[in-house]
Amino acid sequence: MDMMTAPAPAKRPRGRPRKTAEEASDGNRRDELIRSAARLFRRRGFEATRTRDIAEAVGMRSGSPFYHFETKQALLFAVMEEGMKRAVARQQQALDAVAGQPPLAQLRQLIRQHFEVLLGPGNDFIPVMLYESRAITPRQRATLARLQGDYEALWLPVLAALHQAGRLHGELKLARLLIFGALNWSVQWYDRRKGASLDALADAALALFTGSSE
Amino acid sequence: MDMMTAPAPAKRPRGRPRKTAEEASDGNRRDELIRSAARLFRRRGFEATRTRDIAEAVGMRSGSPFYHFETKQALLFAVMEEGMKRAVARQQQALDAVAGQPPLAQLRQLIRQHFEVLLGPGNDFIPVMLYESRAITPRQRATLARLQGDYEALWLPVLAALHQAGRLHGELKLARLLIFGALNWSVQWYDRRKGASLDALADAALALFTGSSE
DNA sequence: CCTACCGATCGGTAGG
DNA sequence: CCTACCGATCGGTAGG
Repeated sequence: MDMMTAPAPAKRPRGRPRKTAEEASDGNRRDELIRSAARLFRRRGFEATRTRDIAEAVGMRSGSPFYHFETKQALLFAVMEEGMKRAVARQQQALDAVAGQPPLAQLRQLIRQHFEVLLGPGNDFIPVMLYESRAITPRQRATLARLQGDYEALWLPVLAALHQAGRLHGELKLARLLIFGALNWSVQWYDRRKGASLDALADAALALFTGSSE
Repeated sequence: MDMMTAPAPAKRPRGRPRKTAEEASDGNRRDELIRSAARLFRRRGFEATRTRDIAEAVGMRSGSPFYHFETKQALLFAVMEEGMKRAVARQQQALDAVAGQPPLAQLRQLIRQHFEVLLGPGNDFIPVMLYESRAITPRQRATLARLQGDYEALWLPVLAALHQAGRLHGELKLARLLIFGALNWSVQWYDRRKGASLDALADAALALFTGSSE
């Protein structure tokens, strides 16, 4: 497929083209915007972040991000959707790697990978999704809810197995919500520079929830 | 004390008096502002809330909140400080009521009261503190940290006792952080209208953390 | 993707 | 606490 001779986009609304996620021919600039936006949204919050700052962070002029995204909010949503898709894929892979192992080991893997997505270097996408969902539309929220459902589905069999085996106590649905809370809140207090390792975190969480010390 | 003949405030900086927390002679308007601000800050976030909306919610004109608070940020901080002071006082009382009872019962009480402060009707102060602390100054944050230390101090002996008794697993400091996370995150998902009762929540949390089913 | 720009909003203020 | 107001900012746009 020769991309140089590809026909121009069918319609150029008001003479200003705008890339969609699909036609990511030179999507590197778009990706740079998403990455920079994620970092700033996480650090300062969505409302307090100026699109000018995002532009400057990637060496663009103030109006140029709107060549790639219709609105600031669309950029926020792109961060969230992109982050969630990656998180599901990564978690799926991590879980595949421990298939066949006992539920306790699988839960440990899920927790470890979850901390990675939340606290690992450069992983700003999911924290933004967790803490800025107020700023997106109900329609966008619904799209994310579907991805979040996929993510949760990876945990459910493992949690159910542990619950049935008596290693996880309390009503299962509430236990799940409380567990995610315990993990997600780490975004608020974890300090990569001086805190415990993500492995130590995972150990502590597993111990707390299941009484296990392995 | 005759408040009608009280002397005028010593200095009126630039002819515009402003009440401090101390001289709350007619602090009811001030309190109304704090309450309304708390509700709006919680619902929309600090940055997305207009001071005009807060004013309107208490029947004031757009500029009038600045008679009571120097800045929008000062109003935010007042919400947080007020909320934290109340939370400490309430939790202290709740704990006194179960003094002498076993640690498990005390933890259940602490958790139950914590959910009340987070999710009870009209309790918007602490959620705002938890989710908007990015917007205050380091100095203000330090003041809050002291109050949060007081709050935490109520939990520490109880958690330590359970940990030593083998009812709480994992490194104690991390366990504490994870527990607070599990509880605090409920602000994100709990729905007063259709969710479980706060008692059911407390039961589930206690069971999850300690394996207890009472 | 840049230049040049604008309308609207919003925190905050002077003076009473 | 109101009236009347303002400076600055900021998301977004037309046209190339």
